[in-house]
Amino acid sequence: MAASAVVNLRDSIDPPLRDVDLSNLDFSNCPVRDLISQIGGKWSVLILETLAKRPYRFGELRRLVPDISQRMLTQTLRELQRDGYIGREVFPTKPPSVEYRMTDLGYSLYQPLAQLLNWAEANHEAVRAARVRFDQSPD
Amino acid sequence: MAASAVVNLRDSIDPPLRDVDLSNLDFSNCPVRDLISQIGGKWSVLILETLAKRPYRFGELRRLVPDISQRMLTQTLRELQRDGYIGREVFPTKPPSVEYRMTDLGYSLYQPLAQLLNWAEANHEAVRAARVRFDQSPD
DNA sequence: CGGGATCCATTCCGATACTG
DNA sequence: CAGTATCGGAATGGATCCCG
Repeated sequence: MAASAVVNLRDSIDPPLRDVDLSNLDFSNCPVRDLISQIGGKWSVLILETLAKRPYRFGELRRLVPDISQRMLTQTLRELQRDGYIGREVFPTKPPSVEYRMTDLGYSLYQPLAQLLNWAEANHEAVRAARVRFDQSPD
Repeated sequence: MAASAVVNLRDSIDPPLRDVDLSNLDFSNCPVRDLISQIGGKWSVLILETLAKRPYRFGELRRLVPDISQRMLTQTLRELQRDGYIGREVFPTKPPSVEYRMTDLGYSLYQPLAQLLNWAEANHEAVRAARVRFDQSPD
């Protein structure tokens, strides 16, 4: 009775969102960790959000994403390009200009990602409140 | 003409999923980075997935999540508890037992998170293929 | 059983300087 | 303009030992 009440909240979600067999998780090939660890980087999500609006050049991205260093912008762009989320095009102008834009794969990733980001914005006050409570009295 | 064609793919998504003013992003209080950097950790998502199914005790989690060290399991659980995603209950049995379970806030996070994880599973082959192409000839 | 404390290797990331 | 190269500090995470 108490044990069944425990899972009521979860069971009320129908159908189950995911049913993962943890014993079968191959970590050398775990897509979930693969993707999350990539966008878990400090700048990936910010770049994806920016390029989801429209294509930008390197220097524009640098100005739009505050406080990012040239090194990290280059590195993050390369990783996102390698995973196929963004494309890179060089225009042979007098000083060369390079434009980055989201690919179809990138947009398809951005759909569920944006939902998660919306959740973050909607609930960050609740999270901050939870932290204050925890820091005051760790139950 | 060419410039408008550039944004067609993005503009075909209607309405825009997010419209973020990057110049207004306060990084000391950025909910997006706050949340993503947290679940971007090596084990957070795996713990959340496990506890989304039902509550588990410490030792059970340790067996279910392969290769996690005792230290990281403790640390990850504390962080998730601090953010209000999971709860912790101690049962004063002969050797004490501790049960962890997802909170309402945790479940509400898990909805959009699960969508992202489903995307990862559905598209990880495409990402792996993109990496092979990139590593063979970095365009 | 469920942790805490400590030590250590690796990784991440920022600052700076240099280049076609 | 759009990078590359190098350095060093900070953060992350694993291994091990101890404890009520």
